[in-house]
Amino acid sequence: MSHRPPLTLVASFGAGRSAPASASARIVESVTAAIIERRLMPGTKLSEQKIADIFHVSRTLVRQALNQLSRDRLVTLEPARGAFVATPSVAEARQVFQVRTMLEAAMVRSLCAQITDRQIAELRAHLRDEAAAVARTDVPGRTRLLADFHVVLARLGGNEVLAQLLADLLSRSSLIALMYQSSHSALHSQLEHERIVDALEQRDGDAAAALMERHLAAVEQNLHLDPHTADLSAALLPTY
Amino acid sequence: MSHRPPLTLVASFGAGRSAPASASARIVESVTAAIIERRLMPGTKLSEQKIADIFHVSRTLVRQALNQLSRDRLVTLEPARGAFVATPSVAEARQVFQVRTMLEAAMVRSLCAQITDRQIAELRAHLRDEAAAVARTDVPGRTRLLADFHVVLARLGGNEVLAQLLADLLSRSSLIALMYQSSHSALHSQLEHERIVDALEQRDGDAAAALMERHLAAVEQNLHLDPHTADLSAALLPTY
DNA sequence: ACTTAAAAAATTGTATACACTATTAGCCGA
DNA sequence: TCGGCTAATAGTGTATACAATTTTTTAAGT
Repeated sequence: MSHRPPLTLVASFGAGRSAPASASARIVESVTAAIIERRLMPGTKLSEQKIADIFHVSRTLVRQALNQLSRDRLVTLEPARGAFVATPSVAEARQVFQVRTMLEAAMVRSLCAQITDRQIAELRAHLRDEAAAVARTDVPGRTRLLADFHVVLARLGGNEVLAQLLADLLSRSSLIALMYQSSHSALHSQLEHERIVDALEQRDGDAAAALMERHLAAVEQNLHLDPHTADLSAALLPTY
Repeated sequence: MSHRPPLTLVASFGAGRSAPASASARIVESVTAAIIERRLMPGTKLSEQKIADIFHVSRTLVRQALNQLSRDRLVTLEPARGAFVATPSVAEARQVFQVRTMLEAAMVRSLCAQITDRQIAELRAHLRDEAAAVARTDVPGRTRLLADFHVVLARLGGNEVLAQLLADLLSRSSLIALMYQSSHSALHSQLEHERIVDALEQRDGDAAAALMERHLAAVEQNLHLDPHTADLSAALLPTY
């Protein structure tokens, strides 16, 4: 019953930044973690002074952090009103998944041409961790690992620019999944990851790309993005 | 002999941001313009106080702007040393073009399925502007228009996330092209753009994607990214 | 009791002040 | 004259102060 797996998550998502613990970087990481672990719900106001007090720094550093987070699209800055946890729209959700599909399909295709047996082994190890987390119903752990899979994949190609881009898109995806309560089972996702690695192992680029496209489509389909106009009560009542 | 086309350039690159003229946004735009128009060479130090004096604001706002620019990868922030115009490495240059190829090829392919005649006409109009700028040897104008072509394409799909991502990659590409002195003729680029629009008009997704891939490969090939180890004098002398 | 208006409180936006680090200039010794 | 050390200078990093705006509270009027 470990009650503290949070920092690992953020470390993996933010691994693009080499800065170990700059003052404002710590705030960015903590807020990111809190959002993705859904301890901060979308729409929540992020008061500068409150955050400053918590971290024992001045508002200056908090503002820097909030600016970074707003560029990551995890918070929105409303002029003279403050910072709020982002509430990505349905349109934005679809667009993020569309871009991810473009990037990740092309990525696994090109990865097939250069991946080494050593790297396949790394992926297999990651898949084992995923499966274990799913088996023991470790919800935060499996959430993190399932998302990390895509970042690990991006890193393998050796393209830092791509990896950074994808890491950003994945943190946005996490917020989206949280907001539109994915019904896609973790087990299903995990199995699809296995298939993708199978294709990579066989160096079948087309298959890997197709599997990745189907995987992302499945995840997106299982988000509750379609307006349930039939269900009036749910549509009219505020969601929180 | 118009000596003032600069702001247009930046407006097109930064069109993702809706903010009209927030204090620090103006600084971001001006510095971006200066970098892309190569009035600020790579490696140049950007002193906070000097910029603050120029814009008649305090360092606070300048720091905000520099932070944004560093996330755009147009400037690098060295701790306790200051901000410098970025000097993208050869590896980074290749990676940026690799990601652009992935995104833009997939983009034109999906665009084929949904593009309207009205949008084709818009593209043709843009191509006319390009051709005119090339014909009259308007160097800054053609540079801007040739880069804008890709952003315009991204906008047509209606995917704001994609458009924003690509706009960022294009400003980085501009800095890269500037640093590694592209020898790709503007005329050649312009003709390749025409071919891509031809393919779009015929709704031939595969052809459009292939043409885009070849176009980007050609641009990248004509950057001086290969180390001329034979040419010692050029290798040892500073490039500026 | 509900709406409207005004005043108070709290919060954001910007500037300034101060501490700390890096750079540069000057000086001494070899 | 050159190399290295120390002092002065300049510049960045953070905190605080103040102005401007928004939100909340309070009060009055219908």
